[in-house]
Amino acid sequence: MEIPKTYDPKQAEESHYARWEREGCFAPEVNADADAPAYSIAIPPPNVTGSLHMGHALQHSIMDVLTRYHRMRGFRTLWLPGTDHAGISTQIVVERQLKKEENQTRHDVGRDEFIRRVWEWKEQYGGEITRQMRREGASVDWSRERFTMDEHLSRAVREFFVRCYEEGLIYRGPGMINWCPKDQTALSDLEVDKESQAGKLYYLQYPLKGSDRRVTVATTRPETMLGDTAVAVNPNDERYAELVGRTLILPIVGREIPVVADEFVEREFGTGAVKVTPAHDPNDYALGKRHDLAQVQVIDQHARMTREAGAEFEGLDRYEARERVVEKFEESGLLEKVVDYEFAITKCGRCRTVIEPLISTQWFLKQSELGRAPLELIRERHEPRFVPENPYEKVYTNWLENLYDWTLSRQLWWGHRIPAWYDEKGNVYVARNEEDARRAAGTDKLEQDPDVLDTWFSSALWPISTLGWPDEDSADLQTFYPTSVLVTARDIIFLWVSRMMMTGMKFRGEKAFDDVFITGTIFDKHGQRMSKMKGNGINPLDVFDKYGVDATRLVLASMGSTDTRWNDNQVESYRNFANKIWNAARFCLLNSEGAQVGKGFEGEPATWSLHDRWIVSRLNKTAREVSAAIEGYQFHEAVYALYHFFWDDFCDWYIEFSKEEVLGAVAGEQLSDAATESLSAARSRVVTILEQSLRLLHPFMPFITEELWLRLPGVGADLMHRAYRSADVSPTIMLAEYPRADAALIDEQAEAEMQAVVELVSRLRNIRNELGIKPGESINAVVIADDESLRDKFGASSGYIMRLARLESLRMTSDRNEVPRASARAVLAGGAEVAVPLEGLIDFEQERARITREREKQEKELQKVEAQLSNPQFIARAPAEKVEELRQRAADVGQRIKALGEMLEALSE
RNA sequence: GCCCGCUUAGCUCAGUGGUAGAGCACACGCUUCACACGCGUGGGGUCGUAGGUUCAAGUCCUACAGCGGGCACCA
Repeated sequence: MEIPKTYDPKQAEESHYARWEREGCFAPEVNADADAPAYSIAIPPPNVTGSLHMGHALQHSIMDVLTRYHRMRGFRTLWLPGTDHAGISTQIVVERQLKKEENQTRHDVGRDEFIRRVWEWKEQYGGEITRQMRREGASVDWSRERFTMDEHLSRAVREFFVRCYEEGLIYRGPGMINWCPKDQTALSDLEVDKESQAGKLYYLQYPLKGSDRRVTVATTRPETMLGDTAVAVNPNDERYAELVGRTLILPIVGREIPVVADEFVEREFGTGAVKVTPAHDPNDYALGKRHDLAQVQVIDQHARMTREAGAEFEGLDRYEARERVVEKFEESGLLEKVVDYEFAITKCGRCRTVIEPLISTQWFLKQSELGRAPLELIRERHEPRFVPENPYEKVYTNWLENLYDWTLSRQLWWGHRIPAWYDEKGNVYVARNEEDARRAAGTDKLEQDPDVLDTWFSSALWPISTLGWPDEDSADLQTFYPTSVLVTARDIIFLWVSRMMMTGMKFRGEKAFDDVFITGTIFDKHGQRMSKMKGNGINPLDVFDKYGVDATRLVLASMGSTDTRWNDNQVESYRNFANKIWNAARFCLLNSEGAQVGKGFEGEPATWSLHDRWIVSRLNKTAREVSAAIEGYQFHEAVYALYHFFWDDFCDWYIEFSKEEVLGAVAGEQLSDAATESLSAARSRVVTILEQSLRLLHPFMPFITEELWLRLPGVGADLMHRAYRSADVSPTIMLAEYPRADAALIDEQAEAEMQAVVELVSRLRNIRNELGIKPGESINAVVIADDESLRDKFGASSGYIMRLARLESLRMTSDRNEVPRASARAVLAGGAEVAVPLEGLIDFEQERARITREREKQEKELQKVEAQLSNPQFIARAPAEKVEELRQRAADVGQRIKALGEMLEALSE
């Protein structure tokens, strides 16, 4: 068999995914066990315009580990993929293309044609990310792929809207909203970002009517003064007490405006008097409502001044108007001062344009009502369970405690159109379809609301709508809801996570997911957030090309919920790990004649040799650790356990020990039947451990494990989990059973004995290195142990020890005097010593120094331990088991010191 | 202003009250018949600072510092 020396990830990555998908391995239907428990994950649907970034790769790696693990465990497993129509982003992408290719705007082609073009674009270019997910190895069920604008999901959206409208949770009316002057649409509070910005605070004086007195107000936005309809002060502020109820003359405009008292105003800030612009500031809007103030709109949807701002300003951009207003104040001597001031500015989350708060008639959802059930659930039962719990449970809870109305409508064309129709008189009919609306209105002359819904409105339904809701009897809904876990980034806990909980509780009476796993954030190597604008993003596809998908997945999975700076070294080390796996398998396969997976471990474990009992014990412990770690979302622990089991235990020791038995006959030599049988058995054992290891690794490294597994002797359908055995699919590791730990095979004694052997070999290697003995030179070693059973144990493994430490001979004795003076020595656990006679090679002084150093180290340790043991408080209060443990250690260290002292004596003679 | 997180080896990060860890990097030695993407050996840490609780603190508590994040306010 030809097996290259270096693993080529590309080859494996291109070999298996298409078959898995074609044969239906990802679909839950592959599971024939009627009693199988369900495990389901709804993917956070990436934007249809999007392409894969590190954040996706991170989330997908974790979801795929969970999915593949549970599938191998026999769960009826569904990971449901799909994409989001991403209203504004997609609309802009297509508008840009229209402009570039035909020099037209969406208004030139008209709404229907534009929507047709968007669909066309989606068919042609959309979903690039779904191809990239196949590259990642994501085991999603493509047969259930959904898009938020699918007919079925759109029906769910209308159902959601109509029901909430009927219950009074959704209403239409004027309100203060965030308006993006560039995108020309309303936005919810979650779609805007606050940024701090260096600006100026302008102190403006407003004359008191019928007096020389002036009231000074401070503002960062002087242009809005044209729309002022009051000045407010704190009711307890003596400075202004006598002014409350009196009238001011608004400069430039000449309007008479009242001075009102309101608790909202803080005495300490600015001058303690606030100009009130109800039409252009959310706080002023609320204040204006309380005091029944007029709303004067002086800025329009394009952020230009309106006619109401006055002829002098009409048509000016808001920033031009600002300069003009300030000039006018200066001219009239009403500008008191201007100071530098840093303040927060609200920007459109998408295009970064400064938001203009406007009063506008929009559709709103009373979130506080919908949020009640999720709030109770998290408070009383801590559901869903957040991982990590801290800080996310609290963040989520605080959010639900402070819900406000959600601005639903968007002045866009691409999206779910609001299911509301108006008759000629302007009466509104909200209905599931136009026919129902007509029936309700009693006329055909209806016009549908031109606006569409916030993209997150359909996202809020994702877990239920993708499973079939509003068809309550949908089989998928029955089987897979609630979903098992949601894996996502922290920045959409409010925007999305909380809202899915709201709809799930409302329409299904159940949480949308049992657990919520929040991933960490990946930064660049300088600790900066990766972003398109900064251009510091690392493309996961490039990393796949360079190091392979499996290696990248290991890095991502082990990051889990930790914020991490990206570091290629880490991927490189896992690339090396993949190569290690490849070569371990290569060794097994080159020596696999006569071997069979699953054989070789016949009979009672007590009859097996030490290293067999040991590796089986280690394997079972690892299986136990890895399963517990995955189920507890501690992915780094799982990866760590797998890495060290495979590399340290299996490769460094088990394979090395097995070589003697596995390499077999020299060419041409005729083996006896018994020898052939034991050779095959030994080879089977190595291959069996390898096969189990590959299964354990598969959820993390799907490609290399499948590639190697299929090459192992004796793999086939009978190794698949019983739930999949009857399925019409080719044998595949992804449907094999995930190894379960068998407590009966965990053998602490074997592990301790093996550890002693490992220590002996390590001490001998250390001596070789420290004394500069050439690798080719053989040495002799003597183990001195009073304990006979210890001598027997080393004796039983002496062949292995000799080979790994490159010894000419290994002798056991209880008599120290048998060892020549000119020996290098080391202490071992259990009161044993090892000596290497090296006549002529020993520099006595150097050797004494080496041992003295070691003794000093041990003495320091003994001091520490004895200090603790001589503390009566410790003896009295520490658990007896701890005290005993420490006594043991003191004894062991004491013994080592004694032995080291004797060695020094021997060297001094 | 309120809340939260982080601070451990040169770097990136694990660490569950009881002997401080990994990978990479570093030093030395190796074409040992799976693997130089490898093998062997070694050096490197008063766990941010100061207190406290405890027989015992990297781990729990308090304060402080630095870095990062969220929420509110910002006229």
